[in-house]
Amino acid sequence: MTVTLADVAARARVSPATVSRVLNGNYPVAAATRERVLRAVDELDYVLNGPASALAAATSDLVGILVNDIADPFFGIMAGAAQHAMGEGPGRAGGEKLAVVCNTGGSPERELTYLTLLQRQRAAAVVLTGGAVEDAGHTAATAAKLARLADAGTRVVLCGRPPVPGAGEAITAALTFDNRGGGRRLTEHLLTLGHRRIGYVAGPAERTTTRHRLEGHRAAMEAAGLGGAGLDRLTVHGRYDRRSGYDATLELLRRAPDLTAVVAANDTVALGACAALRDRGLRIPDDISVAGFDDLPFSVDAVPALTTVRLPLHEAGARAGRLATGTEAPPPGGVATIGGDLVVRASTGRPAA
Amino acid sequence: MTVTLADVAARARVSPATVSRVLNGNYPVAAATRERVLRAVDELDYVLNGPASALAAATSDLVGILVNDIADPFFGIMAGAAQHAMGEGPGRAGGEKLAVVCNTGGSPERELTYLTLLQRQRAAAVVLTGGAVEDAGHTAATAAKLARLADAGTRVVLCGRPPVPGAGEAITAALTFDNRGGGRRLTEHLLTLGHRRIGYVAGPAERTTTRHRLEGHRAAMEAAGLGGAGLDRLTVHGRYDRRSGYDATLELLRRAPDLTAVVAANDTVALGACAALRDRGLRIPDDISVAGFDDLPFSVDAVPALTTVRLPLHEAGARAGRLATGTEAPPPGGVATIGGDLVVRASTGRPAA
DNA sequence: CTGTTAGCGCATTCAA
DNA sequence: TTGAATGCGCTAACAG
Repeated sequence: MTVTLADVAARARVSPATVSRVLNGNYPVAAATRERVLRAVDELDYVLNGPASALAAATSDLVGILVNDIADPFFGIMAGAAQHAMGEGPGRAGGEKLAVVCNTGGSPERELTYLTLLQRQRAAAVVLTGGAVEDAGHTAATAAKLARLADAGTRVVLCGRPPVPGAGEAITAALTFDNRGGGRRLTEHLLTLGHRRIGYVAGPAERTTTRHRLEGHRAAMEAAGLGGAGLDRLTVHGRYDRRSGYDATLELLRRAPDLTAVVAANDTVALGACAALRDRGLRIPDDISVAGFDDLPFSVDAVPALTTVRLPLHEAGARAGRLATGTEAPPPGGVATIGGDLVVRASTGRPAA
Repeated sequence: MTVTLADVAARARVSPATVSRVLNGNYPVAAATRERVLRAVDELDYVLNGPASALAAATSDLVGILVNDIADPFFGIMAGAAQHAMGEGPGRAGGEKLAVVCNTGGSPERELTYLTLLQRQRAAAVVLTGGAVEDAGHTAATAAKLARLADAGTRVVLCGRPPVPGAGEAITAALTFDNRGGGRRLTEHLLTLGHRRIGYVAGPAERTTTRHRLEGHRAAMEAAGLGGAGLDRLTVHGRYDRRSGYDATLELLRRAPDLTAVVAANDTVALGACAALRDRGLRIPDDISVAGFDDLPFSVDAVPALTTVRLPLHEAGARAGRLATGTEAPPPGGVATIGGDLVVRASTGRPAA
């Protein structure tokens, strides 16, 4: 039936321990012996029993990458880069990490469930990507869970997420995006063009990413003397998807038909906003300007091409992957802020006179 | 240190075996005892040791979903749906499956590596999504690997991939897309509009998806008396990404400046094709028509909206998830073909006179 | 450099 | 309905 390490040992005429050593490559083994063992492994088509190995070693080669929405390229790009970076580990041969992505669907409960499942598997590392849900209960639960994970030796890396309050010690490294700064610069760009009545299509209210981008926007508005209650009227919350952007934009137009610009929470939402504006007969950017966030691959192909804030998703993901495998040293203080670049394209222009 | 089942047993004043039984819910346990145990679990914040459990039971709750490109929504949608469907299992409580997606990046070697890693973890099921690479060596290796997986009790489900030659017995179920039929209908649509000089931007040459879609296209062309060597000249292969579509389209235009339509291997490629055509000063569809495949969410928002073939990615993924957990019975013969619907939008029209 | 010896934490017989 | 005993397959000291 299933071939075990003992079978390999018997065939290679060595002890099980020796087989284990050549497989893990952690101890010196004579070249000739190693050859013999590897041949036996090959002939028997032996595959290490992961659970047994993990049980004995009290650690596994599983690395979990948590994402809010696997169908969203924003997460796909980071996850793919992280996964790729982990394959590059220095310790060839047995150094394989099973990098694996878990889709929380944005649900805090599922996030916790996955964390437990990963803890159960004694994962080597966990990477949390994207914004967190800001709910006192959930934040505390997450912090506690991460602390336990860290206790058990699991490395915890945050990618595109602010440090979890109360989990300082538990976190190996946090790579956070400067959503606030990006949001501010984007709105400043519009203000500079001469816009004054700017609508904002925000993401889900309880997300850190949403809040930070919105805060950046409002900071810019207030600095231009456009603060006050009006801001609330010109902000509509929704999901981070196309449909939500479409609906929210129509609502914005209903509330303020004289809008000259719409800023969206991200590029996907911006696409929906563009569709809504077109359906209303408005030309972009002649009648109204539109801006997004993230600079996903499709944004340059939108018509007109989208003005947005470029986040180095690929680099961030790769770095998170290296941090998770211990290939790269954590930044000083454990936290690194990654900036976004304003990318001005054709979807924004001067407001109509 | 780390809490074990024995600790829980001690606290609940029962034997370890009893704790195991209430946790797995497979044996009758007195309600009062169960209560006591669950309370102890809670108080101690106990988490089952996955590897130990998997070792003892010779099976784990890990399910692997392999995708070619995690940054591509085509895969993200299927994977997300599959993952979601698995969470719905009937056996609540301990029924949690750790559904996990593995990004092969389209590399046959990585695919095999992941399969081995999953075999090592004694995965409960494996879902392979998207087209396969058609290389005799790799096909044989994959078939052999799948056979071993199946031998070990792992369920193998194919989603959007044709049955693996030589692995018939090993596969629980195969959900394949009718790429050929979709490709044929798409080209027939263009022929009906009056097009005769149709360029084709294909995917990577060695992929089943690529071949099937292309065969459908050519079948339609030949049926219209447009077969022959000319077809090769009007076909350019590339990757399934935007950039590749852009470059291939320019090449097509170079080879045949009088093209009246371009069919792309998928929507992402079509987006690149549109960009190239625009950059060349051609209007869509007035000067030239464009069509894609898949009907990804962004396709309806392209300008002009993309004519394409809609694949029920969400449904297919969900079904694959259910097949993987055994929630749904396999189709008769183990293979089900899923059709695609022609979706005619604004990017295709009659050729210019 | 290699063999021996103990568990790792849990599921599952077999009794009671 | 519950407890005691055994072994899953492997790694990690510890000798040699």
